[in-house]
Amino acid sequence: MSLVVYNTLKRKKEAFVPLVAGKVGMYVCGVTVYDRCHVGHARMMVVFDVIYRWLRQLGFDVNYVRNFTDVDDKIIQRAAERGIAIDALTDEMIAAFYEDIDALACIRPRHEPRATAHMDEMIAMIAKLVAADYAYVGAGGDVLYAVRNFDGYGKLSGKNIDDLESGSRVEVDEGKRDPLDFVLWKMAKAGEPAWDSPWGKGRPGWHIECSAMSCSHLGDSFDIHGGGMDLKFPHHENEIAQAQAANGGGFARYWLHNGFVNINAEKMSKSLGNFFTIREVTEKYHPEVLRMFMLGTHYRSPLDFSDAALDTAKAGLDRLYETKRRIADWQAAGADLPPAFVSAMNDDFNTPEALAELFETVRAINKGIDAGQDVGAAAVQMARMCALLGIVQQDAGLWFQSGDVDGEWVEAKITARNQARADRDFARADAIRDELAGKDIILEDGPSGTTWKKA
RNA sequence: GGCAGGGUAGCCAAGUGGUAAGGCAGGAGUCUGCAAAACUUCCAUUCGCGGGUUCGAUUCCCGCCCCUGCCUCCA
Repeated sequence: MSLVVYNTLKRKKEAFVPLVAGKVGMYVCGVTVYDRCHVGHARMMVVFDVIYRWLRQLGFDVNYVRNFTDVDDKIIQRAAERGIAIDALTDEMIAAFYEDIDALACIRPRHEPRATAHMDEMIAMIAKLVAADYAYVGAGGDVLYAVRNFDGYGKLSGKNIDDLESGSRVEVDEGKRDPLDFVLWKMAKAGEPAWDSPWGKGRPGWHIECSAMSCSHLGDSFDIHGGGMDLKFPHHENEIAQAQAANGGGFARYWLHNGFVNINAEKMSKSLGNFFTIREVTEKYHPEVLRMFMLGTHYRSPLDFSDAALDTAKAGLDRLYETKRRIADWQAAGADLPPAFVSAMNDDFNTPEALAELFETVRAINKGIDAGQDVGAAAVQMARMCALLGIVQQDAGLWFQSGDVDGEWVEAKITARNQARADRDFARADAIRDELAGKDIILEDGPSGTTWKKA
């Protein structure tokens, strides 16, 4: 049973075979740090976190690299609007980024390079491109990539240059030889951040940073390159053009792209303004609910965001936690994963199918506990599956009892009610239960006493 | 216009050339003083529509309808 992944480059699933046995180099395009992350970013983080966890589970030594774009037009603009330094803005947003994705239980990559820390690599790559005639200095002084000179441009996204130009909405830029040419090095205007280069003071274009940083951390050729579907074109296409032209071939071998988060069947995005930040959602829902919501759909499919969908994800998680609460010894080691779970994950990280197997296991555990049997092995399987998916990692008691509830007060009520029950005064017992229910507190009378939880 | 992906029960969502996982919601039952939770059980003769290939298609092919995305910064 081995891993199969959908490779955008081939437009089909294929067996995953790393360049070097036992090792995987994986680069994922991160975020531009000018604002807080929204749910769309969260999906990308969670998707690749699950992929990372599964690759490690398979025994690979994964060198996971994810960048921060910390120099770009939007950052400059936002910093100016807020009247703060660029560094202050990017530092603030990187801190906010960690707050959000740590809450989502995403394991941090091994390397998280910042564009501003890799100027030398970018300049060196641009110099190679200029020397090899893949790049030129345009009329305005910017260094541009000559798309027509790169054979195979459009291969990743399935586009051909002539179609692009005929339907193009790109405004013909001053210094460009071809409307599709893109900027490698942008000359600085007064007051803009700038770095020295052979072409004058300026800053890198967006695309060059990922080519330069991925190659510098993972080598000219590496295994996996990932990101959101919207980066396929032109960003990833341009990355390929830059890296292969500069290095003479190679670059990423498997391209993985996650689908969007939609709202009312429409893409959630900054430009449409129909987005929710991760923080806005986690103020209302536990971050694990957001993660669970994302695992319920295959990573390449669109995912429709709504409160109803989050409520459903929460209900499913509650079921898992109910079972976790019944398991005396929660341990994620000591038993093999169910084969169905393994094959689901090996089939292009099919988390919905993996989740189905998790729920099957949960039913078996509950059934076993009800029958008074030992469910040790199944419990370990459940814990392992949950750990690999990054869910059900909270204490079960806290999961149900968190919030602004006075536990001692509830316990006192429970004691009073149980006394009433012992006295066969059910009217009084029910009155107490109703009083608690009015505060969204639900009681459960079990064989070993009464427990409570927040609705 | 070009290219890509998709239309599966009330909702969400997998999947397969051989007769439809799982979750949520809902019905019935067991348990319970009654509930809750758990368990049992029921809930798509059917997978956008129309053709075709096949012993057999939801799954392959053709046509049509509808939806979304990319083609411009975007996870």
